[in-house]
Amino acid sequence: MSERKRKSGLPLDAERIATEALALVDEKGLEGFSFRVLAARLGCEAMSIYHYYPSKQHLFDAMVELYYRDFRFLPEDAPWLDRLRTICWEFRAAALRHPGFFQFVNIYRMNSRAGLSLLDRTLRAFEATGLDTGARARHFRVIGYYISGAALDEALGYARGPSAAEPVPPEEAFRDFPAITGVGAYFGREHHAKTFEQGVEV
Amino acid sequence: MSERKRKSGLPLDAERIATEALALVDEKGLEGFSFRVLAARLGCEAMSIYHYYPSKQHLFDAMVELYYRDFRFLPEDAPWLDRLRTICWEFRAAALRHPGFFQFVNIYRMNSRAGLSLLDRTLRAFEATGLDTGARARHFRVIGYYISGAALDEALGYARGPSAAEPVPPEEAFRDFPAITGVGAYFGREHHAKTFEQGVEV
DNA sequence: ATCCGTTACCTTACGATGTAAGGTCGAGCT
DNA sequence: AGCTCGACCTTACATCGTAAGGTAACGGAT
Repeated sequence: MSERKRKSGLPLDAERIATEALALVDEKGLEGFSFRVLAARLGCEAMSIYHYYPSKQHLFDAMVELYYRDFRFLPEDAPWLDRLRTICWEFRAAALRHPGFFQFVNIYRMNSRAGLSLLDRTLRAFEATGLDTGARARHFRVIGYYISGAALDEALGYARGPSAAEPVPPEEAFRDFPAITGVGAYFGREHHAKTFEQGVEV
Repeated sequence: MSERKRKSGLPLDAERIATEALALVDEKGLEGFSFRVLAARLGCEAMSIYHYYPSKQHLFDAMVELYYRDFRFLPEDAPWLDRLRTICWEFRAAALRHPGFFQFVNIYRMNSRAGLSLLDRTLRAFEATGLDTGARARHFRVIGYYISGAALDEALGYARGPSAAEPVPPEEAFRDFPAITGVGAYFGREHHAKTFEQGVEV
């Protein structure tokens, strides 16, 4: 209640700001994000955001929390293999939901509450394997690396990362690097590759 | 020949600029990089760089080329497994040589000459496995994802990526996420994990 | 009914960034 | 001697995150 002297639109609140920020990154990419264009989209001034988040870092923290919030997991009593598989697919799904932001999340160190909670849940699934601690840690990292690399590639397939300013022209590539053009038809196949990797960690 | 009106130091040239730029990123990270501080290090003004590179993108392209340039490979007649192993280790070594820049390279689409050449070489090693094209493509991606994820983690273990503005305090983490603290002693072990993954792709 | 502190938002301003536009100085040819 | 041109510099601008501080409207106390 109360329309102070807002310029337009809905009143602000922390959740709406973070949601809209995430949407902005999804649409325009990380480069396209700024407090001023976010403010424009919110119908306020850039500095108003500082009332809810003391810095860009804090806002990004909230976005990370949002990002992880809609992960869906199997109950703790499900078989560990299914739990792990679900986590992998959720990881991938989230990356594809927010391809631009994944670029950030993937670099972001997981010491936020939501991140730690995901790690903890994953490690608990590993505990159910009966492996010893060292082996669990190694397997955990191996599949973590794999899904992070895979998701990064897939996410950037949509929201393209930086490319060479002057890419090699296709006919030159064809001539000089014949082995590459041979495997040109390898899209969507990484689904297989993924399930497949799952078999590995037994 | 010729000391025009340079402010100080050696004369400029494209290679020196790119080398120094890479060194700067290694020392200060991607965030710490800018044309002005690079110029200071080179003993010139920021705009002088534009005489050699028309934009930051172009400079970064040259840095990528430098980055890939000192990969060392086994001869083409070595056993394919050894060749692949070498490529993986070189990939990792380069990431650790330039942890800050790897953050960029890993996102960068490989359509530069040096990048394509690495891809081509890797795929040729895969051709020697005798697998069919589809399987080669899948295995190629699987190990690509793995080494990219692993290298990213290891590189960022040194040059820390962005972290939460307000990290969860350790004692709270210990209380809420017990499974995490259990695997706390899992450093340097990824060497094992890597060689190990190598066994997988057979 | 009036004052008053607090909340929610805005204005202005600063130093940093990438880079467009154009200036200047010296080496080398004619 | 004069001209051209390469190599480097100066100035300027829009955009970025954000520090500092203003202002208007509300709820509660008097």
